[in-house]
Amino acid sequence: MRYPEDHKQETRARVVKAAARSLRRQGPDKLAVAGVMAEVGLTHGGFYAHFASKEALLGAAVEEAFRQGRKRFALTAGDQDARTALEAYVDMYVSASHRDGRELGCPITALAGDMARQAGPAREAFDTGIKSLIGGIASRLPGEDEAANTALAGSLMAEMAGAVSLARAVADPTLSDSLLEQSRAAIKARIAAVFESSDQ
Amino acid sequence: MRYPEDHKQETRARVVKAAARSLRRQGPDKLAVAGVMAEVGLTHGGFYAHFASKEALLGAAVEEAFRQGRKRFALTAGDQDARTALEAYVDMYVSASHRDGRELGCPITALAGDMARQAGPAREAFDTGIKSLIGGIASRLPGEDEAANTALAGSLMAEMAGAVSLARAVADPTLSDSLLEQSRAAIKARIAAVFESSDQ
DNA sequence: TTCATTATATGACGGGTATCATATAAAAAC
DNA sequence: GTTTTTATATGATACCCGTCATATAATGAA
Repeated sequence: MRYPEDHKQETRARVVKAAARSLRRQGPDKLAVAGVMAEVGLTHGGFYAHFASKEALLGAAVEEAFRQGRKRFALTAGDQDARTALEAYVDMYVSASHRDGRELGCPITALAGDMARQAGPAREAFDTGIKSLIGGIASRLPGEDEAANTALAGSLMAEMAGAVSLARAVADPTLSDSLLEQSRAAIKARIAAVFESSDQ
Repeated sequence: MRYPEDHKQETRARVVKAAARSLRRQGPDKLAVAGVMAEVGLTHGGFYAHFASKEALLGAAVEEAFRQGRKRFALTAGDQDARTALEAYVDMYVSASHRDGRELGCPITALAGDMARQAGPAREAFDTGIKSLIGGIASRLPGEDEAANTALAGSLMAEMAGAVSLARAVADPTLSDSLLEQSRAAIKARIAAVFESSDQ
Protein backbone atom coordinates (compact mmCIF):
# COMPACT_ATOMS: atom_id res chain seq x y z
CA MET A 1 0.00 0.00 0.00
CA ARG A 2 1.53 3.23 -1.06
CA TYR A 3 1.48 5.35 2.07
CA PRO A 4 2.01 9.12 2.13
CA GLU A 5 5.61 9.85 1.22
CA ASP A 6 7.53 9.42 4.44
CA HIS A 7 5.14 7.10 6.22
CA LYS A 8 7.85 4.48 6.63
CA GLN A 9 10.31 6.84 8.28
CA GLU A 10 7.65 7.97 10.69
CA THR A 11 6.79 4.41 11.55
CA ARG A 12 10.44 3.65 12.10
CA ALA A 13 10.78 6.64 14.38
CA ARG A 14 7.79 5.52 16.42
CA VAL A 15 9.25 2.02 16.72
CA VAL A 16 12.59 3.42 17.88
CA LYS A 17 10.93 5.61 20.48
CA ALA A 18 8.92 2.70 21.82
CA ALA A 19 12.07 0.59 21.91
CA ALA A 20 13.97 3.31 23.77
CA ARG A 21 11.28 3.27 26.44
CA SER A 22 11.02 -0.48 26.60
CA LEU A 23 14.79 -0.80 26.76
CA ARG A 24 15.07 1.39 29.82
CA ARG A 25 12.10 -0.28 31.44
CA GLN A 26 12.96 -3.92 30.78
CA GLY A 27 16.60 -4.09 29.73
CA PRO A 28 17.99 -5.42 26.44
CA ASP A 29 17.24 -9.09 27.07
CA LYS A 30 13.59 -8.77 27.98
CA LEU A 31 12.93 -6.31 25.20
CA ALA A 32 11.06 -8.32 22.57
CA VAL A 33 10.73 -7.40 18.94
CA ALA A 34 7.08 -8.43 18.81
CA GLY A 35 6.34 -6.46 21.98
CA VAL A 36 7.82 -3.25 20.66
CA MET A 37 5.94 -3.59 17.38
CA ALA A 38 2.72 -4.22 19.25
CA GLU A 39 3.25 -1.04 21.30
CA VAL A 40 3.16 0.87 18.04
CA GLY A 41 0.10 -1.01 16.84
CA LEU A 42 1.89 -3.21 14.35
CA THR A 43 2.69 -6.90 14.12
CA HIS A 44 6.10 -8.46 14.40
CA GLY A 45 6.44 -9.44 10.74
CA GLY A 46 7.02 -6.01 9.36
CA PHE A 47 9.94 -5.40 11.68
CA TYR A 48 12.61 -6.52 9.26
CA ALA A 49 11.50 -3.98 6.71
CA HIS A 50 12.85 -1.40 9.15
CA PHE A 51 15.78 -3.04 10.90
CA ALA A 52 18.35 -5.63 9.96
CA SER A 53 18.15 -7.29 13.37
CA LYS A 54 17.19 -6.81 16.98
CA GLU A 55 20.76 -5.65 17.57
CA ALA A 56 20.27 -2.84 15.10
CA LEU A 57 17.10 -1.79 16.88
CA LEU A 58 18.92 -1.76 20.21
CA GLY A 59 21.57 0.49 18.73
CA ALA A 60 18.99 2.91 17.43
CA ALA A 61 17.12 2.80 20.74
CA VAL A 62 20.25 3.69 22.71
CA GLU A 63 20.91 6.59 20.35
CA GLU A 64 17.35 7.78 20.82
CA ALA A 65 17.61 7.59 24.59
CA PHE A 66 20.75 9.72 24.54
CA ARG A 67 19.13 12.16 22.15
CA GLN A 68 16.38 12.63 24.73
CA GLY A 69 19.02 12.97 27.44
CA ARG A 70 20.89 15.69 25.60
CA LYS A 71 17.63 17.49 24.96
CA ARG A 72 16.82 17.40 28.65
CA PHE A 73 20.28 18.73 29.42
CA ALA A 74 19.93 21.57 26.95
CA LEU A 75 16.46 22.37 28.24
CA THR A 76 17.60 22.41 31.86
CA ALA A 77 20.71 24.42 31.10
CA GLY A 78 18.88 26.97 29.01
CA ASP A 79 21.07 30.00 28.43
CA GLN A 80 22.18 30.25 32.04
CA ASP A 81 25.85 30.65 32.86
CA ALA A 82 27.91 27.47 33.08
CA ARG A 83 27.84 27.03 36.82
CA THR A 84 24.12 27.63 37.21
CA ALA A 85 23.41 25.34 34.30
CA LEU A 86 25.44 22.53 35.84
CA GLU A 87 23.79 22.91 39.20
CA ALA A 88 20.35 22.88 37.65
CA TYR A 89 21.23 19.72 35.78
CA VAL A 90 22.41 18.02 38.94
CA ASP A 91 19.21 19.02 40.73
CA MET A 92 17.16 17.57 37.92
CA TYR A 93 19.23 14.40 37.60
CA VAL A 94 19.73 13.44 41.24
CA SER A 95 16.06 13.70 42.09
CA ALA A 96 13.18 11.52 43.19
CA SER A 97 11.32 12.17 39.96
CA HIS A 98 14.25 10.97 37.85
CA ARG A 99 14.56 7.94 40.11
CA ASP A 100 10.89 7.15 39.57
CA GLY A 101 10.85 7.82 35.83
CA ARG A 102 13.17 5.08 34.67
CA GLU A 103 11.55 4.57 31.32
CA LEU A 104 12.17 8.13 30.16
CA GLY A 105 15.24 8.82 32.28
CA CYS A 106 18.93 8.97 31.49
CA PRO A 107 20.19 5.85 29.72
CA ILE A 108 23.44 5.92 31.68
CA THR A 109 21.66 5.27 34.92
CA ALA A 110 19.26 2.80 33.38
CA LEU A 111 21.67 0.83 31.20
CA ALA A 112 25.28 1.13 32.35
CA GLY A 113 25.17 -2.29 33.96
CA ASP A 114 23.72 -3.96 30.88
CA MET A 115 26.00 -2.22 28.44
CA ALA A 116 29.11 -3.45 30.22
CA ARG A 117 28.09 -6.92 29.02
CA GLN A 118 26.79 -5.90 25.62
CA ALA A 119 28.54 -6.00 22.26
CA GLY A 120 27.54 -4.61 18.90
CA PRO A 121 25.82 -1.39 17.87
CA ALA A 122 24.18 -0.77 21.25
CA ARG A 123 27.51 -0.84 23.05
CA GLU A 124 29.03 1.56 20.55
CA ALA A 125 26.07 3.91 20.66
CA PHE A 126 26.28 3.86 24.44
CA ASP A 127 29.94 4.76 24.38
CA THR A 128 29.51 7.71 22.05
CA GLY A 129 26.45 8.78 24.04
CA ILE A 130 28.43 8.82 27.26
CA LYS A 131 31.25 10.74 25.65
CA SER A 132 28.79 13.31 24.37
CA LEU A 133 27.17 13.83 27.76
CA ILE A 134 30.51 13.99 29.52
CA GLY A 135 31.64 16.46 26.88
CA GLY A 136 28.63 18.63 27.58
CA ILE A 137 29.52 18.78 31.25
CA ALA A 138 33.22 19.22 30.64
CA SER A 139 32.62 22.16 28.34
CA ARG A 140 30.97 24.00 31.21
CA LEU A 141 33.80 23.45 33.67
CA PRO A 142 36.14 26.36 34.30
CA GLY A 143 39.59 24.73 34.08
CA GLU A 144 41.94 25.00 31.13
CA ASP A 145 43.20 21.43 30.88
CA GLU A 146 40.72 19.68 28.62
CA ALA A 147 41.65 16.13 29.60
CA ALA A 148 41.38 17.03 33.28
CA ASN A 149 37.96 18.56 32.67
CA THR A 150 36.79 15.46 30.84
CA ALA A 151 37.95 13.22 33.65
CA LEU A 152 36.30 15.42 36.25
CA ALA A 153 33.10 15.53 34.21
CA GLY A 154 33.16 11.76 33.94
CA SER A 155 33.59 11.42 37.66
CA LEU A 156 30.69 13.81 38.31
CA MET A 157 28.55 11.91 35.82
CA ALA A 158 29.45 8.63 37.53
CA GLU A 159 28.42 9.90 40.90
CA MET A 160 25.15 11.27 39.58
CA ALA A 161 24.31 7.99 37.86
CA GLY A 162 25.41 5.94 40.85
CA ALA A 163 23.24 7.91 43.22
CA VAL A 164 20.10 7.49 41.11
CA SER A 165 20.88 3.87 40.45
CA LEU A 166 21.27 3.02 44.11
CA ALA A 167 18.25 5.10 45.04
CA ARG A 168 16.27 2.91 42.65
CA ALA A 169 17.59 -0.25 44.23
CA VAL A 170 16.99 0.65 47.87
CA ALA A 171 13.54 -0.37 49.07
CA ASP A 172 13.14 1.99 52.03
CA PRO A 173 11.85 5.24 50.51
CA THR A 174 13.09 7.42 53.35
CA LEU A 175 16.61 6.11 52.96
CA SER A 176 16.35 6.45 49.20
CA ASP A 177 15.29 10.07 49.46
CA SER A 178 17.96 11.12 51.90
CA LEU A 179 20.59 9.24 49.95
CA LEU A 180 19.70 11.31 46.90
CA GLU A 181 19.82 14.45 48.97
CA GLN A 182 23.27 13.69 50.35
CA SER A 183 24.62 12.82 46.92
CA ARG A 184 23.15 15.92 45.36
CA ALA A 185 24.79 18.08 47.98
CA ALA A 186 28.14 16.32 47.61
CA ILE A 187 28.16 16.65 43.84
CA LYS A 188 27.20 20.30 43.95
CA ALA A 189 29.94 20.89 46.51
CA ARG A 190 32.47 19.45 44.08
CA ILE A 191 31.19 21.77 41.37
CA ALA A 192 31.32 24.73 43.72
CA ALA A 193 34.87 23.88 44.72
CA VAL A 194 36.14 23.72 41.17
CA PHE A 195 34.50 27.01 40.24
CA GLU A 196 35.67 28.81 43.35
CA SER A 197 39.25 27.62 43.04
CA SER A 198 39.30 28.92 39.48
CA ASP A 199 37.77 32.25 40.52
CA GLN A 200 40.48 33.52 42.79
CA MET B 1 23.40 -43.11 45.35
CA ARG B 2 24.06 -42.46 48.95
CA TYR B 3 26.89 -39.95 48.97
CA PRO B 4 28.94 -39.04 52.03
CA GLU B 5 26.69 -37.28 54.53
CA ASP B 6 26.65 -33.69 53.36
CA HIS B 7 27.45 -34.25 49.73
CA LYS B 8 24.26 -32.58 48.65
CA GLN B 9 24.88 -29.43 50.63
CA GLU B 10 28.35 -29.17 49.17
CA THR B 11 27.00 -29.59 45.67
CA ARG B 12 24.43 -26.93 46.34
CA ALA B 13 27.10 -24.59 47.61
CA ARG B 14 29.17 -25.14 44.49
CA VAL B 15 26.15 -24.45 42.29
CA VAL B 16 25.40 -21.24 44.17
CA LYS B 17 28.99 -20.06 43.84
CA ALA B 18 29.00 -20.74 40.12
CA ALA B 19 25.68 -18.94 39.80
CA ALA B 20 27.00 -15.95 41.73
CA ARG B 21 29.85 -15.67 39.25
CA SER B 22 27.68 -16.24 36.20
CA LEU B 23 25.14 -13.74 37.45
CA ARG B 24 27.70 -10.95 37.72
CA ARG B 25 29.22 -11.88 34.38
CA GLN B 26 26.05 -12.30 32.32
CA GLY B 27 23.17 -10.79 34.24
CA PRO B 28 20.03 -12.54 35.46
CA ASP B 29 18.43 -13.05 32.06
CA LYS B 30 21.36 -14.67 30.30
CA LEU B 31 22.15 -16.88 33.27
CA ALA B 32 20.94 -20.35 32.26
CA VAL B 33 20.16 -23.15 34.67
CA ALA B 34 21.80 -25.74 32.44
CA GLY B 35 24.87 -23.57 32.01
CA VAL B 36 25.41 -23.14 35.73
CA MET B 37 24.98 -26.87 36.33
CA ALA B 38 27.46 -27.63 33.57
CA GLU B 39 30.00 -25.30 35.19
CA VAL B 40 29.88 -27.54 38.23
CA GLY B 41 30.13 -30.69 36.13
CA LEU B 42 26.49 -31.72 36.45
CA THR B 43 23.55 -31.89 34.10
CA HIS B 44 20.49 -29.70 34.21
CA GLY B 45 18.06 -32.34 35.42
CA GLY B 46 19.29 -32.52 38.98
CA PHE B 47 18.81 -28.82 39.47
CA TYR B 48 15.34 -29.08 40.94
CA ALA B 49 16.56 -31.35 43.68
CA HIS B 50 18.38 -28.29 44.99
CA PHE B 51 16.24 -25.30 44.08
CA ALA B 52 12.55 -24.72 43.64
CA SER B 53 13.09 -22.52 40.61
CA LYS B 54 15.56 -20.36 38.76
CA GLU B 55 14.28 -17.45 40.85
CA ALA B 56 15.31 -19.24 44.00
CA LEU B 57 18.78 -19.81 42.59
CA LEU B 58 19.07 -16.12 41.72
CA GLY B 59 18.16 -15.22 45.27
CA ALA B 60 20.79 -17.53 46.68
CA ALA B 61 23.35 -16.26 44.18
CA VAL B 62 22.76 -12.65 45.18
CA GLU B 63 23.17 -13.60 48.83
CA GLU B 64 26.40 -15.38 48.01
CA ALA B 65 27.76 -12.40 46.09
CA PHE B 66 27.07 -10.13 49.05
CA ARG B 67 28.64 -12.64 51.41
CA GLN B 68 31.81 -12.40 49.33
CA GLY B 69 31.51 -8.62 49.33
CA ARG B 70 31.26 -8.42 53.10
CA LYS B 71 34.22 -10.77 53.41
CA ARG B 72 36.27 -8.52 51.16
CA PHE B 73 35.23 -5.56 53.26
CA ALA B 74 36.22 -7.24 56.48
CA LEU B 75 39.48 -8.40 54.97
CA THR B 76 40.34 -4.94 53.70
CA ALA B 77 39.32 -3.26 56.90
CA GLY B 78 41.22 -5.67 59.10
CA ASP B 79 41.52 -4.27 62.59
CA GLN B 80 42.51 -0.81 61.46
CA ASP B 81 40.78 2.22 62.91
CA ALA B 82 37.53 3.28 61.28
CA ARG B 83 38.89 5.99 59.06
CA THR B 84 41.82 3.98 57.74
CA ALA B 85 39.55 1.01 57.12
CA LEU B 86 37.13 3.11 55.11
CA GLU B 87 39.87 4.65 53.04
CA ALA B 88 41.38 1.26 52.32
CA TYR B 89 37.98 -0.02 51.22
CA VAL B 90 37.50 2.91 48.87
CA ASP B 91 40.95 2.34 47.38
CA MET B 92 40.14 -1.29 46.81
CA TYR B 93 36.66 -0.63 45.45
CA VAL B 94 37.27 2.30 43.14
CA SER B 95 40.15 0.64 41.34
CA ALA B 96 41.05 -0.68 37.91
CA SER B 97 41.29 -4.22 39.22
CA HIS B 98 37.75 -4.10 40.60
CA ARG B 99 36.57 -2.60 37.32
CA ASP B 100 38.20 -5.47 35.43
CA GLY B 101 37.04 -8.22 37.78
CA ARG B 102 33.31 -7.99 37.28
CA GLU B 103 32.58 -11.64 37.89
CA LEU B 104 33.98 -11.62 41.42
CA GLY B 105 33.35 -7.96 42.18
CA CYS B 106 30.75 -6.18 44.26
CA PRO B 107 27.19 -7.11 43.29
CA ILE B 108 26.01 -3.55 43.75
CA THR B 109 28.13 -2.34 40.90
CA ALA B 110 27.43 -5.38 38.78
CA LEU B 111 23.69 -5.73 39.38
CA ALA B 112 22.08 -2.51 40.56
CA GLY B 113 20.65 -1.84 37.12
CA ASP B 114 19.20 -5.31 36.79
CA MET B 115 17.79 -5.46 40.28
CA ALA B 116 15.78 -2.28 39.78
CA ARG B 117 13.71 -4.31 37.31
CA GLN B 118 13.72 -7.57 39.22
CA ALA B 119 11.11 -8.96 41.54
CA GLY B 120 11.18 -11.95 43.84
CA PRO B 121 13.89 -13.39 46.07
CA ALA B 122 16.78 -11.83 44.18
CA ARG B 123 15.39 -8.34 44.64
CA GLU B 124 14.86 -8.92 48.34
CA ALA B 125 18.30 -10.41 48.81
CA PHE B 126 19.76 -7.46 47.00
CA ASP B 127 17.97 -5.03 49.26
CA THR B 128 19.14 -6.67 52.47
CA GLY B 129 22.63 -6.99 50.98
CA ILE B 130 22.78 -3.28 50.27
CA LYS B 131 21.51 -2.44 53.71
CA SER B 132 24.17 -4.64 55.26
CA LEU B 133 27.00 -3.07 53.29
CA ILE B 134 25.72 0.43 53.96
CA GLY B 135 25.46 -0.49 57.62
CA GLY B 136 29.07 -1.60 57.63
CA ILE B 137 30.16 1.75 56.29
CA ALA B 138 27.82 3.73 58.50
CA SER B 139 29.10 1.99 61.63
CA ARG B 140 32.55 3.36 60.89
CA LEU B 141 31.46 6.96 60.46
CA PRO B 142 32.10 9.33 63.35
CA GLY B 143 28.76 11.16 63.68
CA GLU B 144 26.16 10.50 66.34
CA ASP B 145 22.96 10.62 64.31
CA GLU B 146 22.46 7.09 63.06
CA ALA B 147 20.00 7.94 60.30
CA ALA B 148 22.33 10.64 59.01
CA ASN B 149 25.24 8.20 59.02
CA THR B 150 23.22 5.66 57.08
CA ALA B 151 22.25 8.21 54.49
CA LEU B 152 25.82 9.41 54.16
CA ALA B 153 27.07 5.85 53.89
CA GLY B 154 24.49 5.18 51.19
CA SER B 155 25.59 8.20 49.27
CA LEU B 156 29.24 7.15 49.53
CA MET B 157 28.35 3.65 48.41
CA ALA B 158 26.40 5.08 45.48
CA GLU B 159 29.31 7.13 44.33
CA MET B 160 31.70 4.23 44.63
CA ALA B 161 29.42 1.95 42.64
CA GLY B 162 28.68 4.63 40.07
CA ALA B 163 32.33 5.28 39.47
CA VAL B 164 33.17 1.64 38.85
CA SER B 165 30.07 1.13 36.77
CA LEU B 166 30.83 4.03 34.47
CA ALA B 167 34.50 3.09 34.30
CA ARG B 168 33.34 -0.27 32.98
CA ALA B 169 31.13 1.32 30.37
CA VAL B 170 33.63 3.82 28.99
CA ALA B 171 35.69 2.39 26.13
CA ASP B 172 38.72 4.69 26.28
CA PRO B 173 40.98 3.14 28.96
CA THR B 174 42.80 6.38 29.71
CA LEU B 175 39.54 8.17 30.43
CA SER B 176 38.33 5.21 32.43
CA ASP B 177 41.46 5.21 34.59
CA SER B 178 41.45 8.91 35.31
CA LEU B 179 37.74 8.85 35.98
CA LEU B 180 38.33 6.26 38.69
CA GLU B 181 41.17 8.34 40.08
CA GLN B 182 39.04 11.48 40.30
CA SER B 183 36.16 9.64 41.93
CA ARG B 184 38.43 7.93 44.41
CA ALA B 185 39.89 11.27 45.44
CA ALA B 186 36.47 12.89 45.73
CA ILE B 187 35.07 10.10 47.86
CA LYS B 188 38.06 10.08 50.15
CA ALA B 189 37.77 13.83 50.49
CA ARG B 190 34.20 13.42 51.69
CA ILE B 191 35.36 10.87 54.22
CA ALA B 192 38.17 13.12 55.38
CA ALA B 193 35.78 16.04 55.74
CA VAL B 194 33.34 14.15 57.91
CA PHE B 195 36.10 12.86 60.18
CA GLU B 196 37.83 16.19 60.50
CA SER B 197 34.66 18.08 61.28
CA SER B 198 33.93 15.59 64.05
CA ASP B 199 37.47 15.86 65.41
CA GLN B 200 37.49 19.48 66.39
C1' DT C 1 -11.56 2.74 -12.60
C1' DT C 2 -7.61 -0.10 -12.97
C1' DC C 3 -2.84 -1.12 -12.21
C1' DA C 4 1.43 -1.15 -9.96
C1' DT C 5 3.76 -0.46 -5.81
C1' DT C 6 5.13 -1.43 -1.18
C1' DA C 7 4.24 -1.12 3.93
C1' DT C 8 2.50 -4.29 6.83
C1' DA C 9 0.33 -9.04 8.15
C1' DT C 10 0.29 -14.15 8.38
C1' DG C 11 2.30 -17.96 9.50
C1' DA C 12 6.07 -21.05 9.97
C1' DC C 13 10.82 -22.59 11.41
C1' DG C 14 14.57 -23.25 14.48
C1' DG C 15 16.92 -22.51 18.60
C1' DG C 16 17.01 -21.77 23.40
C1' DT C 17 15.30 -22.48 28.06
C1' DA C 18 12.59 -23.58 32.40
C1' DT C 19 10.45 -27.33 34.26
C1' DC C 20 9.44 -32.01 35.50
C1' DA C 21 8.59 -37.23 35.29
C1' DT C 22 11.14 -41.06 35.20
C1' DA C 23 15.38 -43.83 35.06
C1' DT C 24 19.96 -44.98 36.80
C1' DA C 25 23.72 -45.92 39.59
C1' DA C 26 26.52 -45.70 43.61
C1' DA C 27 27.24 -46.21 48.35
C1' DA C 28 25.68 -47.01 52.98
C1' DA C 29 23.27 -50.39 55.96
C1' DC C 30 22.32 -54.93 56.92
C1' DG D 1 27.09 -59.61 49.13
C1' DT D 2 22.46 -57.95 48.89
C1' DT D 3 19.19 -54.40 49.61
C1' DT D 4 17.78 -49.83 50.11
C1' DT D 5 18.29 -45.16 49.61
C1' DT D 6 18.85 -40.95 47.04
C1' DA D 7 21.83 -37.70 44.27
C1' DT D 8 22.18 -37.12 39.67
C1' DA D 9 21.12 -38.19 34.48
C1' DT D 10 18.01 -38.79 30.50
C1' DG D 11 14.74 -37.23 27.92
C1' DA D 12 10.40 -34.93 26.97
C1' DT D 13 7.24 -30.97 27.07
C1' DA D 14 5.84 -26.43 26.55
C1' DC D 15 6.86 -21.82 25.85
C1' DC D 16 9.11 -17.69 24.10
C1' DC D 17 11.63 -15.40 20.73
C1' DG D 18 14.34 -13.90 16.49
C1' DT D 19 14.09 -14.47 11.77
C1' DC D 20 12.22 -14.78 7.22
C1' DA D 21 9.31 -16.28 3.07
C1' DT D 22 5.17 -15.28 1.38
C1' DA D 23 0.58 -13.10 1.24
C1' DT D 24 -2.40 -9.06 1.54
C1' DA D 25 -4.30 -4.67 1.10
C1' DA D 26 -4.21 0.19 0.55
C1' DT D 27 -3.19 4.04 -2.32
C1' DG D 28 -1.08 7.04 -5.71
C1' DA D 29 -0.47 6.98 -10.68
C1' DA D 30 -2.30 5.72 -15.20
